[in-house]
Amino acid sequence: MYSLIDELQWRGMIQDIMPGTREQLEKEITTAYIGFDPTADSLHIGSLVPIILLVHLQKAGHKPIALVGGATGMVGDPSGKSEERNLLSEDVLNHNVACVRAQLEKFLDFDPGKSNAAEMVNNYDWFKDFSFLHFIRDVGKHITVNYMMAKDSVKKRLEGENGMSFTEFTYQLVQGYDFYWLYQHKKCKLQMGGSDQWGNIVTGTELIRRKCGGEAFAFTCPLIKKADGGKFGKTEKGNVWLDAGKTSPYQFYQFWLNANDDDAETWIKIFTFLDQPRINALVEEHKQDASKRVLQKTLAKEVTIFVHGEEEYQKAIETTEKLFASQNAPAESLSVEDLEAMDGVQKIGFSKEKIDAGIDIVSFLADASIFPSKGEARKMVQGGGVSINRHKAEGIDMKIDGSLLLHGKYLLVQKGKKNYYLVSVA
RNA sequence: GGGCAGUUUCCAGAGCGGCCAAAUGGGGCGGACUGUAAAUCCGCUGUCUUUCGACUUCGGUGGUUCGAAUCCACCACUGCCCA
Repeated sequence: MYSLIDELQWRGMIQDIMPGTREQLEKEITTAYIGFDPTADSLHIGSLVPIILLVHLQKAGHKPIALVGGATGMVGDPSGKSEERNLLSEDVLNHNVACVRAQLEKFLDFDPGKSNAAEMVNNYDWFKDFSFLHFIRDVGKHITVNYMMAKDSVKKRLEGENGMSFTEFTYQLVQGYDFYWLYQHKKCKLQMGGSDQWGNIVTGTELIRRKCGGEAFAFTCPLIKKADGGKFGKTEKGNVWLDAGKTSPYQFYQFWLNANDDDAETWIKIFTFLDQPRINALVEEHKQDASKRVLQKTLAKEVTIFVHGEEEYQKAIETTEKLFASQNAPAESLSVEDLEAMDGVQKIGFSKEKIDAGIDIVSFLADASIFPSKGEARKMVQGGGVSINRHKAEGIDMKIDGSLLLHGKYLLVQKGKKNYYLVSVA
């Protein structure tokens, strides 16, 4: 059994750690948990970090518990939020819980034959019959308001302009009780999470100490940021989801491939399971010739395979090569099969009559709903942001007609550099 | 309960009663350069529209005015101070 803490430390995945955590992990097979918020019906790549933490934990021989926050999701975590959150309806929440559960199952080993088989729990199960009165007597009595108010997540909101509802104020107690419950029922002695969870986690260990004199441990992982300070995990299309239906494997692959050099070096340690010598070698190789982007390619490959599997990765690579590797190759060189097989590209149907009759580019782009309006299409064409069949549209006077069709049927339209649309005419 | 300050376009934050779709910065989007990077530079950034222009915005509701984000009244919310 190797040291989980050492492993995570060199990867830069440990921010705060409670004293004694390392010793606990070395002493015995330890059960540990991380909570996942059912705020959407899919996890996004932000949740990938906690998932990976659990995988590392299990690899190191310990037992992971993934907690889905059916109860906490009803309250709303104030951590890192400057404003009160809107409550989700119960229907939405139930749906989200089910989806998140299904996703988590893909990443951990639940084989009951193993002594450290992963487990999945939903905190709604122990909160649904817990009455308010019982809660404030059994739990609330052990923690002072002074203690709760000292938390950063609370302090910020008290100092801020938007205030904070009693509901969100209570959140840390609810989450704290989760830890206590798991400690009691599952011998769970360790909680992990993002560093924004530190306050909530500590409330849990505190509750365990005061309520039953137990000792529990915790560590957190730094929140992932981009080197330029931007938000991690966002693209122009919004969140990068783990659900292939929301973010195609191609787009997913592209997200990682587009990491800048600094981020790629940080992220490859966090998001892949490659060992230290291998990563060091890659970093070295990258420094020799950064333009090959060895780091980005390896990062994108590993993460895409981890989330979507080998097959989807191959497809993403193929599409990528067709679209980018031969930038200068004429679009005419792409075969019908090439065009049809590119799954990361949005496919659009368009009327043959209109093309045959000839149509100005602006109307075409708007009609094909590549742009929401003619005004926007025009702006973008004038700004040089649109290409047809890899040739930049020169102006708004350009006409689209049958002579431009590839294989008499297709138009490859680019909006900006990286957004491709395949318009097929019928 | 009393006094004061505020509420502006995604955010922050300007805004003489007409020249305000509203300064500036950030963010976003595009372009050039590059490595499908970073940094830098340039353009766009309320909606629709080929130009003209049309339409909807400045907490809410009414009012004064030829004309209001800008003045008045009331309402709502927020912050600060006194009780």
